[in-house]
Amino acid sequence: MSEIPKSYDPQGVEQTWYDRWIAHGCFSGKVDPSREAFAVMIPPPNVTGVLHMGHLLNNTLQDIMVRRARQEGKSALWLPGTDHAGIATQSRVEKELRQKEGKTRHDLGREKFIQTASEWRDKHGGIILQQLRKLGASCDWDRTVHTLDAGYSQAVLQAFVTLYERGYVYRGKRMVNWCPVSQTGLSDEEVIMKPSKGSLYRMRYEVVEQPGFFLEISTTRPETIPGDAAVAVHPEDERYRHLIGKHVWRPFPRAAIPIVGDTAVEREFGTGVLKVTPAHDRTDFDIGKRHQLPVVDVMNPDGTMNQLAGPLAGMERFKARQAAAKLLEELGALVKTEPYENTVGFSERADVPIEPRLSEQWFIHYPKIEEAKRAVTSGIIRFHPERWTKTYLHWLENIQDWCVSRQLWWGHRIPVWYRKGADPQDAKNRHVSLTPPSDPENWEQDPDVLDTWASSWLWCLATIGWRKPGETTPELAHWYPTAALATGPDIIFLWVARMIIAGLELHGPEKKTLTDDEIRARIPFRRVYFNGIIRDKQGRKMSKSLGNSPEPLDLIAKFGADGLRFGLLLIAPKGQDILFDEDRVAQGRNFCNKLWNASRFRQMCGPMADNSSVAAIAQRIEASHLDDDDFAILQGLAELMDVTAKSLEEHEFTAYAQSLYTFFWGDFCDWYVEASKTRLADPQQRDTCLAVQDLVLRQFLLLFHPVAPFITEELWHLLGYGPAADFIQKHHPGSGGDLLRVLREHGVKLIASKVADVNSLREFVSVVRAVKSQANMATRRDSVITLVYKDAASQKLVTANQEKLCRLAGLASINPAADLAGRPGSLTSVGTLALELAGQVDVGAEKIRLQKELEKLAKAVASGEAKLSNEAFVSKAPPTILAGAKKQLDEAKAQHAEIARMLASLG
RNA sequence: GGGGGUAUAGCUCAGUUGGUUAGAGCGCUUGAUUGACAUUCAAGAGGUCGAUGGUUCAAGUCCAUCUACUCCCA
Repeated sequence: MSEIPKSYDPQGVEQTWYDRWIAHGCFSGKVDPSREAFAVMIPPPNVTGVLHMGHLLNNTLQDIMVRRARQEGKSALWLPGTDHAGIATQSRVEKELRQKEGKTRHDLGREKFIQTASEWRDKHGGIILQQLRKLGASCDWDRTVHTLDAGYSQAVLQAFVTLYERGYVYRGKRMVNWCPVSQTGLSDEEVIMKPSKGSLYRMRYEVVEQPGFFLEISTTRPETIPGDAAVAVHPEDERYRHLIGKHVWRPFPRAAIPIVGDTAVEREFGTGVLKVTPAHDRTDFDIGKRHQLPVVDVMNPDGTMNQLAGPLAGMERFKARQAAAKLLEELGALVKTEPYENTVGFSERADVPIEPRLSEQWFIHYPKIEEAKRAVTSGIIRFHPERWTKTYLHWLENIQDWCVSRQLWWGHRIPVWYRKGADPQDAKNRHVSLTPPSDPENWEQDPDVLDTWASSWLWCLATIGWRKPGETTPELAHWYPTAALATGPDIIFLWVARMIIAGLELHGPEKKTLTDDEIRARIPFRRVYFNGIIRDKQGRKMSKSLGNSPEPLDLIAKFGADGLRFGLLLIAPKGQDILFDEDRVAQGRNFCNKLWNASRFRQMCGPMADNSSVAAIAQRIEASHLDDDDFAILQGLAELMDVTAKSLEEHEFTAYAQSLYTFFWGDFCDWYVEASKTRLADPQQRDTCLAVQDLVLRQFLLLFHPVAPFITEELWHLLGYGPAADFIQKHHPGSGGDLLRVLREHGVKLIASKVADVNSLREFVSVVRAVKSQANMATRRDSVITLVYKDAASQKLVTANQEKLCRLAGLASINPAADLAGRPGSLTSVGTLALELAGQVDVGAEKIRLQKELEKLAKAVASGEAKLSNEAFVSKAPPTILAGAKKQLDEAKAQHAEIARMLASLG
């Protein structure tokens, strides 16, 4: 084992170990039925994407779970991959095509375009997977999957065909969310509702049957007037009901359209009269169906107005809106225009308002809704934090059929062929299969592709070999259902819920309903951890346009991967959004440095001895040389082992990070190591003390390893815990009980009460330091205090630890006395103390301080007495609480008396 | 309109089934540097736990109402 360098160089350490881990296949998942399976599937990032802040936290969490599982000896797999991101990728490739060659995809043709896109993906895609390596992600890279891989694609198409055969897939002419930029339909989940400023136009239409009588109508979209098929009023609206059945003149193109009565009309909105445009609004479409109104589509797929729009033909939709308003004005039909804000749906990808548009699309009617609910409500799948189950259930209760066809070329082409020249609505004229019809010349394949989510909803299945229901592979049999999924709550509907549904329906033979046991076998994962969204310091979402997102790789370079990972974990409140601040993440780097230096200190303190196992270290402990601090730190270590195990099991990652931090920095470095400096000078005690340090460091490295893999692996070897050919990931930290048992076997029996004793000593040192600081003597190493012991036990405790107490508090000596001889003193749990050299003490200020303390104690005494004289409390409170209250009162009383005495003696 | 979430120190947050005198990190003030670490150490100031009411021997914690901010869905 070599000497530990003065400063920790994360970059060198990280690269070295990552390469070595890969070279030794440390991350390879192996199917081994003799061990418990533990699989995590990465939420596949968009193949065009790069690492952003959200990925850091999300992947750190997955890495923690997987690395811990490896330590626990499980057959662990973390499978990486990417999705093909239909719209995003196609848009990017088209943009490049336009810029470089001035061509559109139609110029290239479908086949050539897909080839170009594939080449682009192979060249520019998947950068993010390279970047994840810098974070230390322990993925099994040999198993990387992309949603357009041949095998995966086969699974996607098979899922579609199976669902079609089972009656869950249908084709229909429906209102869909149309994106005029991408020129494709979108699912409801891909539409973002945003408030937008516009105008509300109030128009007047003359009633055909009553010339000179006008109806006033409000609309935000006058450009759709040419598509109006009627106006509607509420059938019970006294103002208008008599007009139902009559007609109004539509201003342009001028035509008489009927006035219909429909309960969908909101009487309170505007004038209470609604223009009905069945082709361009969902509600209007429904009204139109109820009243058999014609559907007049006045728009082209690209958002320009078509010939049916009359005077607006050829205009872009927003220009047409202005033009329509102007036209109304010229016709004298415009009453007024007022500013108006309403919510408008925007395309998630293209960020333009979507158009409700009637078109032929494929839909999936979700199967297994009840089972999907039951999987979560019955706890077969557990959500962390649990409250997301409400959001999940709410969505399932209001679920709508899923529009899965996309008018794109980049993706899985829908495996449906239509007989040429025949009615496609008739199932007889369709061929739905993974293979084309035998007489292809008579058929035409559907030009559309599937929604990307209709491929990634099979992620947990198809990544490990699922190709059709009922068939399995060794991987699928071993790792499915996967152990856990870590993702953001923003894709709970898009992805999480759909994966659950896919698993329930497709993993196994067709079944109408499922039992709990069947659900248990079919779900894609047992736990879902929803991590918070990382925002900037001001709570804004990180975005390119705001430029408020730091570059993750720069952060890794700055803080080290371990420091960044731990820092993020420390500041991530469970399930809440995270306000990112570099200064706060620095805590993680500082902690790694602390660990590094504590290890370095250990190495400088004395020669390394046999550190090869807990037993080997315990062997080095001479029980008779153990002191109070040894007992306390080992007790604390045992507790830490249990607490962290529980936190990880419960997915309480922040609690896990916090307990590591507090124990190591506060209990071990600030107290134990400082206190041990005295003992290390004593050759008699040194070996035992170093053995305890070695034990704490060893166990701590194991516990810390999942979150900080690099530095722990490095120190593991530098401190000689394992041979060079070995890796820390093979070692289980074990439970606190395991540790205590090994210690007992080597003659070390811990005494629980020592923890309280050491806490008393720590408080004592704190008080002395405070007193000295107040007397401006903080730096003096030769102060002398007088101490009036509280009792014999306190005297014994202080005497036993005298040397180190003096060192830690900067004292030359502690003089026991029967009283303080009129000097102002301070209370501690071991007695009352006063600094000698009272001449330097400001008696006036001390009296004020003591007076304050006296008041506080008087309050405590009063409230304690009130509590204990309360009959109800005494009779109802549990004995431990009662005893505690009594003890507390006694202490308060004693302290009160002590301070009163001091004050009296001060005069 | 429907459903969540949050409100605790100047800031960001802990506080698991109610139970002693509510904690941490950062920031701030003061002091410390020849031997692990200034990415450090020590001390200090700073909180009527959003408001009101209720349950209870006991409420930051449970219940109700309200207020403010925020997210999702329509």
